[in-house]
Amino acid sequence: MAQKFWLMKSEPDTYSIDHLKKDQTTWWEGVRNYQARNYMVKDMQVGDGVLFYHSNAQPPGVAGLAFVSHLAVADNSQFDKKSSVYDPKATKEKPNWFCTQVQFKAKFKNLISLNQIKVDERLKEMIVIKKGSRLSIQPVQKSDFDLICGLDETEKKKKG
DNA sequence: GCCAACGTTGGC
DNA sequence: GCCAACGTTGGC
Repeated sequence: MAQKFWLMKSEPDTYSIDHLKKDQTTWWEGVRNYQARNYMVKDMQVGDGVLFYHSNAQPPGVAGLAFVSHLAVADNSQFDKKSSVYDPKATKEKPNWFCTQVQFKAKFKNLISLNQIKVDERLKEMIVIKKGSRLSIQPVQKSDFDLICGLDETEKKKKG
C-alpha cells in the first residue's frame, strides 16, 4: 500500500516534539474523536509520514517529523478510571478507542507556523488552515508534506 | 480569558 | 430524526 501522510496535533505543554525526541516512540493515546480514530484504525500504515503539530502553542505550527511505527491497538487510557479520557462504556472485550504508535524522525530547526502555512498560496488546501477545523488527526497531501519539509531545509540554508 | 466552530448527548 | 443544550478545541 502506498505511503500516506498525516498531520497530528499535540499540545506541547502536554506532549511536545521534544518529549517524542526523548521517548523516540509513543502510543498516540487520548484521541476521543471518531473521525480521527477512524483514520488511525482504517487508513494508517506503518511507515506513513507524520507532521507533528503543536496546538494551543505560541505560535502554533508544525514542530517536526515523525512516522507511524505500529498499527492501531486498543488505547489503554480508555480503561483507566483516573484518566481524564476514561470511557465508562468501553470494555477490554469491546474497546471503543484505538491508537497507533508514532516514532520520532526530526525536530525542525524552525517551527513552521500556522501563519506561515496560511499565507503560502501553495498550501491553501491543507485542512489545518480551514476555518473551524478541530480535527486532531488529518490526512495531508504528499506535495504539502514535501513542501513543508522543504521549508525547514530552506531555513537551515538561510542560517548558513 | 474570550469565543467561534464543532461534535455529542438526550429529550421529544 | 430533529435540534437545543452542553462540552471541547484551539486560535487569538
